[in-house]
Amino acid sequence: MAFQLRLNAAVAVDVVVLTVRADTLCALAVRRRFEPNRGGWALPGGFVLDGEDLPAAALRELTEETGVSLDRMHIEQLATYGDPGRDPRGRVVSAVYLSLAPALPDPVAGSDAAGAEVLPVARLQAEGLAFDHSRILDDGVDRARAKLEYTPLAASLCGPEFTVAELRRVYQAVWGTTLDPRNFHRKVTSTPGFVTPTGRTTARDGGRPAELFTAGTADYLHPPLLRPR
Amino acid sequence: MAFQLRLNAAVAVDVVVLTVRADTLCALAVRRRFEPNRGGWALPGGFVLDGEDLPAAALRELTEETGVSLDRMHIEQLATYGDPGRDPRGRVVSAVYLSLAPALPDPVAGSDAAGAEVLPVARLQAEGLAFDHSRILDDGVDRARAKLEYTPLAASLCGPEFTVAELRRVYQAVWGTTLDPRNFHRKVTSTPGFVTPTGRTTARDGGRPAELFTAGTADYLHPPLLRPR
DNA sequence: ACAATAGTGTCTATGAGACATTATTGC
DNA sequence: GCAATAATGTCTCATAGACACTATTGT
Repeated sequence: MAFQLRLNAAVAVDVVVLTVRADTLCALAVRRRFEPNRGGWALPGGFVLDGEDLPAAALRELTEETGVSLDRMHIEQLATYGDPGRDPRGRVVSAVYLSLAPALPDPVAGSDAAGAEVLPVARLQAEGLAFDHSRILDDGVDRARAKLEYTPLAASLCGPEFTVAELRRVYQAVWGTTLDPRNFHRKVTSTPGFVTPTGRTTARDGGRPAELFTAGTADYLHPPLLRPR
Repeated sequence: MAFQLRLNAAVAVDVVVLTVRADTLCALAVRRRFEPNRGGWALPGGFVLDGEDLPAAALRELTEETGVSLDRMHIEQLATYGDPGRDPRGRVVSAVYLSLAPALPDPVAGSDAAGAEVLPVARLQAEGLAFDHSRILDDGVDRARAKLEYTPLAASLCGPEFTVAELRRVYQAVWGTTLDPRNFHRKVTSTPGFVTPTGRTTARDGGRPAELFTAGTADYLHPPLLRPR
Protein backbone atom coordinates (compact mmCIF):
# COMPACT_ATOMS: atom_id res chain seq x y z
CA MET A 1 0.00 0.00 0.00
CA ALA A 2 1.70 3.14 -1.24
CA PHE A 3 1.66 6.38 0.70
CA GLN A 4 -0.65 8.91 -0.92
CA LEU A 5 0.31 12.52 -0.34
CA ARG A 6 -2.63 14.68 0.68
CA LEU A 7 -2.44 18.29 -0.46
CA ASN A 8 -3.64 20.27 2.53
CA ALA A 9 -2.90 23.90 1.73
CA ALA A 10 -2.32 26.49 -0.95
CA VAL A 11 1.28 27.60 -0.66
CA ALA A 12 1.94 31.21 -1.61
CA VAL A 13 4.92 33.52 -1.55
CA ASP A 14 4.97 37.21 -0.68
CA VAL A 15 7.82 39.67 -0.85
CA VAL A 16 8.77 42.56 1.39
CA VAL A 17 10.92 44.84 -0.75
CA LEU A 18 12.48 47.59 1.34
CA THR A 19 14.25 50.57 -0.13
CA VAL A 20 15.21 54.08 0.89
CA ARG A 21 13.72 57.04 -0.96
CA ALA A 22 14.32 60.63 0.10
CA ASP A 23 15.89 59.46 3.37
CA THR A 24 12.72 57.53 4.19
CA LEU A 25 12.29 53.79 4.57
CA CYS A 26 9.86 52.63 1.90
CA ALA A 27 8.29 49.37 0.84
CA LEU A 28 6.84 48.08 -2.39
CA ALA A 29 3.07 47.52 -2.25
CA VAL A 30 0.32 46.66 -4.68
CA ARG A 31 -3.32 47.65 -4.76
CA ARG A 32 -5.52 44.59 -4.73
CA ARG A 33 -7.69 44.12 -7.79
CA PHE A 34 -9.81 41.36 -6.23
CA GLU A 35 -11.47 40.55 -2.93
CA PRO A 36 -10.63 40.22 -0.13
CA ASN A 37 -9.63 43.81 0.66
CA ARG A 38 -10.12 44.89 -2.96
CA GLY A 39 -8.66 48.34 -3.51
CA GLY A 40 -6.48 48.10 -0.40
CA TRP A 41 -2.73 47.70 -0.16
CA ALA A 42 -0.98 44.36 0.04
CA LEU A 43 2.47 42.95 -0.36
CA PRO A 44 3.25 41.59 -3.82
CA GLY A 45 2.92 37.83 -3.97
CA GLY A 46 0.90 34.90 -5.21
CA PHE A 47 0.64 31.17 -5.39
CA VAL A 48 3.54 28.86 -6.07
CA LEU A 49 3.41 26.86 -9.31
CA ASP A 50 3.89 23.12 -9.48
CA GLY A 51 7.56 22.27 -9.62
CA GLU A 52 8.61 25.82 -8.82
CA ASP A 53 11.08 26.61 -6.07
CA LEU A 54 9.97 29.09 -3.41
CA PRO A 55 12.55 31.82 -4.12
CA ALA A 56 11.84 31.52 -7.85
CA ALA A 57 8.13 31.92 -7.19
CA ALA A 58 8.82 35.03 -5.11
CA LEU A 59 10.83 36.65 -7.89
CA ARG A 60 8.28 35.67 -10.54
CA GLU A 61 5.31 37.04 -8.62
CA LEU A 62 7.19 40.22 -7.85
CA THR A 63 7.94 40.82 -11.51
CA GLU A 64 4.45 39.88 -12.64
CA GLU A 65 2.72 42.21 -10.20
CA THR A 66 5.10 45.15 -10.09
CA GLY A 67 7.50 44.89 -13.02
CA VAL A 68 10.36 44.96 -10.53
CA SER A 69 13.14 42.47 -11.12
CA LEU A 70 15.55 41.75 -8.34
CA ASP A 71 18.51 40.34 -10.24
CA ARG A 72 21.71 40.64 -8.23
CA MET A 73 19.93 42.17 -5.25
CA HIS A 74 19.79 40.80 -1.77
CA ILE A 75 16.89 38.47 -1.01
CA GLU A 76 16.42 36.15 1.94
CA GLN A 77 13.63 34.22 3.55
CA LEU A 78 11.86 36.22 6.24
CA ALA A 79 9.32 33.82 7.75
CA THR A 80 6.30 31.72 6.92
CA TYR A 81 2.78 32.59 7.97
CA GLY A 82 0.25 29.82 8.15
CA ASP A 83 -2.45 30.79 10.62
CA PRO A 84 -5.63 28.96 9.58
CA GLY A 85 -7.64 32.18 9.58
CA ARG A 86 -5.18 34.46 7.84
CA ASP A 87 -6.89 34.22 4.44
CA PRO A 88 -10.70 34.04 4.25
CA ARG A 89 -10.51 32.05 1.02
CA GLY A 90 -9.06 29.00 2.71
CA ARG A 91 -5.87 27.50 4.03
CA VAL A 92 -3.07 29.60 2.61
CA VAL A 93 0.46 29.15 3.91
CA SER A 94 2.69 31.96 2.76
CA ALA A 95 6.48 31.91 2.67
CA VAL A 96 7.64 35.50 2.78
CA TYR A 97 10.91 36.78 1.37
CA LEU A 98 12.69 39.98 2.29
CA SER A 99 14.69 42.04 -0.17
CA LEU A 100 16.79 45.13 0.43
CA ALA A 101 16.97 47.02 -2.83
CA PRO A 102 18.58 50.27 -3.95
CA ALA A 103 16.52 53.02 -5.58
CA LEU A 104 13.98 51.16 -7.70
CA PRO A 105 12.52 52.21 -11.03
CA ASP A 106 8.86 53.13 -10.61
CA PRO A 107 6.88 49.89 -10.48
CA VAL A 108 4.18 49.11 -13.05
CA ALA A 109 1.10 47.21 -11.96
CA GLY A 110 0.65 43.81 -13.58
CA SER A 111 -2.66 42.28 -14.57
CA ASP A 112 -3.31 40.91 -11.08
CA ALA A 113 -2.81 44.29 -9.42
CA ALA A 114 -4.71 47.55 -9.64
CA GLY A 115 -1.59 49.55 -8.84
CA ALA A 116 1.96 49.19 -7.60
CA GLU A 117 3.95 51.79 -5.71
CA VAL A 118 6.90 52.41 -3.47
CA LEU A 119 5.52 54.05 -0.36
CA PRO A 120 6.90 55.04 3.04
CA VAL A 121 6.53 52.17 5.48
CA ALA A 122 4.94 54.52 8.00
CA ARG A 123 2.23 55.49 5.52
CA LEU A 124 1.54 51.88 4.58
CA GLN A 125 1.24 50.94 8.21
CA ALA A 126 -1.09 53.87 8.84
CA GLU A 127 -3.37 52.85 5.97
CA GLY A 128 -3.20 49.16 6.80
CA LEU A 129 -2.49 46.17 4.59
CA ALA A 130 -4.59 43.19 3.56
CA PHE A 131 -4.50 39.85 5.40
CA ASP A 132 -1.71 39.77 8.00
CA HIS A 133 0.58 41.82 5.77
CA SER A 134 0.89 44.66 8.27
CA ARG A 135 2.40 42.23 10.72
CA ILE A 136 4.61 40.78 8.01
CA LEU A 137 5.87 44.19 6.99
CA ASP A 138 6.66 44.93 10.62
CA ASP A 139 8.60 41.69 10.88
CA GLY A 140 10.51 42.58 7.72
CA VAL A 141 11.44 46.00 9.05
CA ASP A 142 12.52 44.48 12.34
CA ARG A 143 14.71 41.99 10.51
CA ALA A 144 16.26 44.68 8.35
CA ARG A 145 16.99 46.84 11.37
CA ALA A 146 18.69 43.96 13.13
CA LYS A 147 20.69 42.84 10.11
CA LEU A 148 22.12 46.29 9.57
CA GLU A 149 23.80 45.91 12.93
CA TYR A 150 25.90 42.88 12.18
CA THR A 151 26.03 42.62 8.38
CA PRO A 152 27.16 45.02 5.65
CA LEU A 153 23.72 44.73 4.01
CA ALA A 154 23.06 48.45 4.15
CA ALA A 155 25.19 48.65 1.02
CA SER A 156 22.42 46.70 -0.74
CA LEU A 157 20.19 49.71 -0.19
CA CYS A 158 22.65 52.01 -1.95
CA GLY A 159 23.61 52.02 -5.59
CA PRO A 160 26.63 50.10 -6.91
CA GLU A 161 28.87 52.97 -5.79
CA PHE A 162 28.10 55.11 -2.80
CA THR A 163 29.59 57.57 -0.35
CA VAL A 164 29.90 57.14 3.38
CA ALA A 165 27.27 59.85 3.84
CA GLU A 166 24.82 57.96 1.62
CA LEU A 167 25.43 54.82 3.61
CA ARG A 168 24.87 56.75 6.81
CA ARG A 169 21.58 58.14 5.55
CA VAL A 170 20.48 54.58 4.81
CA TYR A 171 21.22 53.60 8.39
CA GLN A 172 19.40 56.64 9.67
CA ALA A 173 16.34 55.97 7.51
CA VAL A 174 16.10 52.31 8.48
CA TRP A 175 16.82 52.80 12.16
CA GLY A 176 14.97 56.09 12.50
CA THR A 177 17.89 57.60 14.38
CA THR A 178 20.60 60.13 13.71
CA LEU A 179 24.22 59.04 13.72
CA ASP A 180 27.32 61.10 14.25
CA PRO A 181 28.93 61.55 10.81
CA ARG A 182 32.48 61.51 12.16
CA ASN A 183 32.15 58.39 14.27
CA PHE A 184 30.17 56.67 11.51
CA HIS A 185 32.89 57.41 8.99
CA ARG A 186 35.56 56.02 11.24
CA LYS A 187 33.51 52.91 12.01
CA VAL A 188 32.68 52.15 8.38
CA THR A 189 36.17 52.63 7.04
CA SER A 190 37.85 50.75 9.87
CA THR A 191 35.63 47.65 9.89
CA PRO A 192 37.29 45.07 7.62
CA GLY A 193 35.28 44.13 4.54
CA PHE A 194 32.51 46.64 5.12
CA VAL A 195 33.25 48.88 2.13
CA THR A 196 35.88 48.90 -0.61
CA PRO A 197 37.33 52.22 -1.77
CA THR A 198 37.20 52.80 -5.51
CA GLY A 199 39.64 55.72 -5.56
CA ARG A 200 37.08 57.83 -7.40
CA THR A 201 35.17 60.73 -5.90
CA THR A 202 31.80 62.33 -6.49
CA ALA A 203 31.37 65.59 -8.39
CA ARG A 204 29.37 67.58 -5.88
CA ASP A 205 28.05 71.08 -5.75
CA GLY A 206 29.10 73.25 -2.90
CA GLY A 207 31.20 70.88 -0.89
CA ARG A 208 34.23 68.70 -0.82
CA PRO A 209 33.87 65.68 -3.12
CA ALA A 210 33.23 62.44 -1.28
CA GLU A 211 35.10 59.23 -1.82
CA LEU A 212 33.17 56.51 -3.60
CA PHE A 213 32.97 52.97 -2.26
CA THR A 214 31.56 49.67 -3.35
CA ALA A 215 30.14 46.98 -1.09
CA GLY A 216 32.84 45.06 0.74
CA THR A 217 33.39 41.34 0.76
CA ALA A 218 32.54 40.54 4.37
CA ASP A 219 29.38 38.64 5.26
CA TYR A 220 29.36 39.90 8.81
CA LEU A 221 30.63 43.02 10.54
CA HIS A 222 33.33 42.51 13.18
CA PRO A 223 32.75 44.19 15.45
CA PRO A 224 29.07 44.93 14.75
CA LEU A 225 27.66 48.40 14.31
CA LEU A 226 25.14 48.49 17.14
CA ARG A 227 22.30 50.97 16.94
CA PRO A 228 21.92 53.40 19.81
CA ARG A 229 19.48 52.22 22.49
CA MET B 1 -17.44 33.97 -10.37
CA ALA B 2 -15.90 33.11 -7.06
CA PHE B 3 -12.22 32.45 -6.56
CA GLN B 4 -11.50 28.79 -6.01
CA LEU B 5 -8.44 28.05 -3.92
CA ARG B 6 -6.23 25.37 -5.43
CA LEU B 7 -4.36 23.24 -2.90
CA ASN B 8 -0.90 22.87 -4.41
CA ALA B 9 1.24 21.30 -1.69
CA ALA B 10 1.33 19.20 1.43
CA VAL B 11 2.41 21.46 4.26
CA ALA B 12 4.43 19.78 6.98
CA VAL B 13 6.24 20.88 10.11
CA ASP B 14 9.52 19.61 11.46
CA VAL B 15 11.28 20.44 14.69
CA VAL B 16 14.94 20.87 15.52
CA VAL B 17 15.21 20.32 19.27
CA LEU B 18 18.67 21.17 20.51
CA THR B 19 19.89 20.35 23.96
CA VAL B 20 23.19 19.90 25.77
CA ARG B 21 24.09 16.50 27.21
CA ALA B 22 27.45 15.75 28.79
CA ASP B 23 28.84 19.04 27.51
CA THR B 24 27.91 18.05 23.95
CA LEU B 25 25.42 19.70 21.64
CA CYS B 26 22.70 17.16 20.88
CA ALA B 27 19.54 17.04 18.81
CA LEU B 28 16.38 15.01 18.97
CA ALA B 29 15.99 12.57 16.05
CA VAL B 30 13.64 9.77 15.11
CA ARG B 31 14.24 6.59 13.15
CA ARG B 32 11.96 6.44 10.15
CA ARG B 33 9.49 3.57 10.12
CA PHE B 34 8.49 4.10 6.47
CA GLU B 35 10.09 4.89 3.16
CA PRO B 36 11.78 7.04 2.03
CA ASN B 37 14.96 6.41 4.02
CA ARG B 38 13.27 3.79 6.20
CA GLY B 39 15.46 2.97 9.18
CA GLY B 40 17.44 6.20 8.83
CA TRP B 41 17.41 9.24 11.05
CA ALA B 42 15.14 12.21 10.51
CA LEU B 43 13.90 15.21 12.38
CA PRO B 44 10.58 14.73 14.14
CA GLY B 45 7.71 16.20 12.16
CA GLY B 46 4.67 15.52 10.07
CA PHE B 47 1.81 17.00 8.15
CA VAL B 48 -0.29 19.88 9.38
CA LEU B 49 -3.95 19.15 10.09
CA ASP B 50 -6.82 21.19 8.69
CA GLY B 51 -7.45 24.21 10.84
CA GLU B 52 -4.28 23.69 12.85
CA ASP B 53 -1.77 26.47 13.40
CA LEU B 54 1.84 25.77 12.40
CA PRO B 55 3.40 26.03 15.89
CA ALA B 56 0.63 23.82 17.30
CA ALA B 57 1.29 21.25 14.60
CA ALA B 58 5.00 21.29 15.43
CA LEU B 59 4.34 20.63 19.12
CA ARG B 60 1.77 17.94 18.36
CA GLU B 61 4.02 16.05 15.97
CA LEU B 62 6.91 16.30 18.37
CA THR B 63 4.89 14.78 21.17
CA GLU B 64 3.35 12.09 18.96
CA GLU B 65 6.67 10.93 17.59
CA THR B 66 8.96 11.33 20.57
CA GLY B 67 6.83 11.80 23.67
CA VAL B 68 8.64 15.06 24.30
CA SER B 69 6.45 17.99 25.30
CA LEU B 70 7.89 21.46 25.06
CA ASP B 71 5.63 23.38 27.45
CA ARG B 72 7.28 26.55 28.67
CA MET B 73 10.38 25.98 26.55
CA HIS B 74 11.73 28.22 23.89
CA ILE B 75 10.46 27.57 20.37
CA GLU B 76 10.78 29.78 17.32
CA GLN B 77 10.38 29.43 13.60
CA LEU B 78 13.63 28.51 11.89
CA ALA B 79 12.86 28.53 8.16
CA THR B 80 10.70 26.90 5.53
CA TYR B 81 11.96 24.42 2.99
CA GLY B 82 10.02 23.97 -0.21
CA ASP B 83 12.32 22.76 -2.90
CA PRO B 84 10.23 20.74 -5.37
CA GLY B 85 12.53 17.74 -5.19
CA ARG B 86 13.08 17.62 -1.45
CA ASP B 87 10.56 14.82 -0.86
CA PRO B 88 10.22 12.02 -3.44
CA ARG B 89 6.57 11.52 -2.49
CA GLY B 90 5.52 14.85 -3.93
CA ARG B 91 5.37 18.54 -3.21
CA VAL B 92 6.00 18.92 0.50
CA VAL B 93 6.63 22.36 1.96
CA SER B 94 7.97 22.10 5.48
CA ALA B 95 7.95 24.86 8.06
CA VAL B 96 10.67 24.07 10.55
CA TYR B 97 10.73 25.16 14.18
CA LEU B 98 13.72 25.39 16.45
CA SER B 99 13.62 24.69 20.14
CA LEU B 100 16.34 25.05 22.74
CA ALA B 101 15.51 22.69 25.57
CA PRO B 102 17.17 21.79 28.87
CA ALA B 103 18.04 18.18 29.70
CA LEU B 104 15.17 16.16 28.25
CA PRO B 105 13.66 12.96 29.57
CA ASP B 106 14.54 10.06 27.29
CA PRO B 107 12.22 10.21 24.29
CA VAL B 108 9.84 7.36 23.50
CA ALA B 109 9.12 6.52 19.88
CA GLY B 110 5.51 7.01 18.80
CA SER B 111 3.67 4.81 16.35
CA ASP B 112 5.01 6.70 13.33
CA ALA B 113 8.63 6.29 14.40
CA ALA B 114 10.84 3.24 14.82
CA GLY B 115 12.91 4.98 17.46
CA ALA B 116 13.56 8.34 19.04
CA GLU B 117 16.79 9.49 20.60
CA VAL B 118 18.82 12.46 21.71
CA LEU B 119 22.13 12.20 19.85
CA PRO B 120 25.18 14.41 19.42
CA VAL B 121 24.74 16.69 16.43
CA ALA B 122 28.13 15.65 15.10
CA ARG B 123 27.11 12.00 15.10
CA LEU B 124 23.80 12.72 13.39
CA GLN B 125 25.56 14.73 10.72
CA ALA B 126 28.09 11.95 10.23
CA GLU B 127 25.35 9.36 9.77
CA GLY B 128 23.21 11.63 7.61
CA LEU B 129 19.53 12.47 7.87
CA ALA B 130 16.58 11.85 5.56
CA PHE B 131 15.38 14.39 2.99
CA ASP B 132 17.16 17.74 3.42
CA HIS B 133 17.19 17.36 7.18
CA SER B 134 20.99 17.48 7.42
CA ARG B 135 20.91 20.93 5.93
CA ILE B 136 18.03 21.91 8.20
CA LEU B 137 19.88 20.71 11.28
CA ASP B 138 22.89 22.74 10.20
CA ASP B 139 20.74 25.81 9.78
CA GLY B 140 19.28 25.25 13.24
CA VAL B 141 22.70 24.94 14.83
CA ASP B 142 23.86 28.10 13.02
CA ARG B 143 20.83 29.97 14.28
CA ALA B 144 21.37 28.76 17.83
CA ARG B 145 25.03 29.76 17.74
CA ALA B 146 24.15 33.23 16.53
CA LYS B 147 21.30 33.74 19.00
CA LEU B 148 23.50 32.89 21.95
CA GLU B 149 25.52 35.97 21.08
CA TYR B 150 22.83 38.58 21.46
CA THR B 151 20.06 36.92 23.47
CA PRO B 152 19.99 35.26 26.91
CA LEU B 153 18.59 32.07 25.33
CA ALA B 154 21.43 29.91 26.61
CA ALA B 155 19.49 29.84 29.85
CA SER B 156 16.80 27.86 27.98
CA LEU B 157 19.34 25.08 27.63
CA CYS B 158 19.88 24.94 31.39
CA GLY B 159 17.45 23.84 34.03
CA PRO B 160 15.19 26.30 35.87
CA GLU B 161 18.10 27.15 38.19
CA PHE B 162 21.69 27.03 37.07
CA THR B 163 25.19 28.15 37.96
CA VAL B 164 27.41 30.42 35.92
CA ALA B 165 29.67 27.46 35.19
CA GLU B 166 26.73 25.46 33.81
CA LEU B 167 25.78 28.36 31.61
CA ARG B 168 29.35 28.61 30.42
CA ARG B 169 29.46 24.93 29.55
CA VAL B 170 26.32 25.45 27.47
CA TYR B 171 28.04 28.22 25.54
CA GLN B 172 31.11 26.07 25.08
CA ALA B 173 29.09 23.09 23.86
CA VAL B 174 27.06 25.12 21.38
CA TRP B 175 29.94 27.22 20.12
CA GLY B 176 32.55 24.49 20.27
CA THR B 177 34.98 26.84 21.97
CA THR B 178 36.43 27.31 25.41
CA LEU B 179 35.70 30.47 27.34
CA ASP B 180 37.63 32.06 30.17
CA PRO B 181 35.64 31.31 33.36
CA ARG B 182 36.58 34.60 35.00
CA ASN B 183 35.71 36.86 32.11
CA PHE B 184 32.56 34.86 31.44
CA HIS B 185 31.43 35.25 35.01
CA ARG B 186 31.99 38.98 34.94
CA LYS B 187 30.19 39.31 31.61
CA VAL B 188 27.15 37.30 32.64
CA THR B 189 26.66 38.98 35.98
CA SER B 190 27.22 42.48 34.65
CA THR B 191 24.91 42.33 31.62
CA PRO B 192 21.52 43.63 32.75
CA GLY B 193 18.71 41.09 32.61
CA PHE B 194 20.90 38.15 31.64
CA VAL B 195 20.53 36.18 34.87
CA THR B 196 18.74 36.74 38.17
CA PRO B 197 20.43 35.65 41.41
CA THR B 198 18.31 33.45 43.65
CA GLY B 199 20.46 33.83 46.74
CA ARG B 200 20.72 30.05 47.01
CA THR B 201 23.83 28.02 46.32
CA THR B 202 24.55 24.51 45.16
CA ALA B 203 25.71 21.73 47.44
CA ARG B 204 28.85 20.58 45.69
CA ASP B 205 31.49 18.05 46.46
CA GLY B 206 35.04 19.19 46.60
CA GLY B 207 34.68 22.83 45.81
CA ARG B 208 33.15 26.11 46.78
CA PRO B 209 29.35 26.10 46.34
CA ALA B 210 28.17 28.04 43.31
CA GLU B 211 25.48 30.69 43.32
CA LEU B 212 22.25 29.68 41.64
CA PHE B 213 20.56 31.88 39.07
CA THR B 214 17.36 31.86 37.09
CA ALA B 215 16.91 33.21 33.58
CA GLY B 216 16.79 36.99 33.47
CA THR B 217 14.07 39.16 32.01
CA ALA B 218 15.92 40.70 29.08
CA ASP B 219 15.08 39.71 25.51
CA TYR B 220 18.43 40.85 24.16
CA LEU B 221 21.90 41.17 25.62
CA HIS B 222 23.36 44.67 25.76
CA PRO B 223 26.12 44.57 24.94
CA PRO B 224 26.14 41.21 23.17
CA LEU B 225 28.37 38.32 24.16
CA LEU B 226 30.31 37.80 20.96
CA ARG B 227 31.93 34.48 20.33
CA PRO B 228 35.67 34.43 19.72
CA ARG B 229 36.60 34.48 16.03
C1' DA C 1 46.86 21.06 54.69
C1' DC C 2 45.32 20.07 50.16
C1' DA C 3 42.49 19.56 46.13
C1' DA C 4 38.77 21.37 43.76
C1' DT C 5 35.72 24.64 42.28
C1' DA C 6 33.77 29.58 42.66
C1' DG C 7 34.30 34.22 42.52
C1' DT C 8 37.03 38.95 42.53
C1' DG C 9 40.68 42.12 41.10
C1' DT C 10 44.05 44.21 37.91
C1' DC C 11 46.15 45.49 33.88
C1' DT C 12 46.01 46.61 28.91
C1' DA C 13 44.29 47.15 24.31
C1' DT C 14 40.42 48.19 21.63
C1' DG C 15 36.24 50.38 20.38
C1' DA C 16 32.35 53.82 21.14
C1' DG C 17 30.74 58.37 21.86
C1' DA C 18 31.39 63.33 22.18
C1' DC C 19 33.22 67.02 19.84
C1' DA C 20 37.04 70.31 17.44
C1' DT C 21 39.59 70.83 13.56
C1' DT C 22 41.23 70.58 8.86
C1' DA C 23 40.37 69.67 3.76
C1' DT C 24 38.28 70.43 -0.72
C1' DT C 25 35.01 71.91 -3.54
C1' DG C 26 31.41 75.84 -5.83
C1' DC C 27 30.01 80.49 -5.69
C1' DG D 1 36.36 84.99 1.28
C1' DC D 2 32.31 82.25 2.40
C1' DA D 3 29.17 78.43 2.51
C1' DA D 4 28.80 73.65 2.22
C1' DT D 5 30.14 69.12 2.61
C1' DA D 6 33.90 65.55 3.57
C1' DA D 7 37.37 63.69 6.24
C1' DT D 8 40.66 63.42 10.28
C1' DG D 9 42.10 63.97 15.07
C1' DT D 10 41.60 64.02 20.18
C1' DC D 11 39.86 63.21 24.15
C1' DT D 12 37.22 60.05 27.72
C1' DC D 13 34.79 56.11 29.12
C1' DA D 14 33.19 51.36 28.64
C1' DT D 15 34.26 46.79 27.48
C1' DA D 16 37.01 42.55 26.17
C1' DG D 17 40.72 39.62 26.95
C1' DA D 18 44.60 37.89 29.60
C1' DC D 19 45.81 36.39 33.94
C1' DA D 20 46.77 36.48 39.43
C1' DC D 21 44.59 36.13 43.40
C1' DT D 22 41.18 35.18 47.18
C1' DA D 23 37.07 32.42 48.97
C1' DT D 24 34.58 28.33 50.38
C1' DT D 25 33.70 23.87 50.38
C1' DG D 26 35.03 18.28 51.09
C1' DT D 27 38.56 15.00 52.37
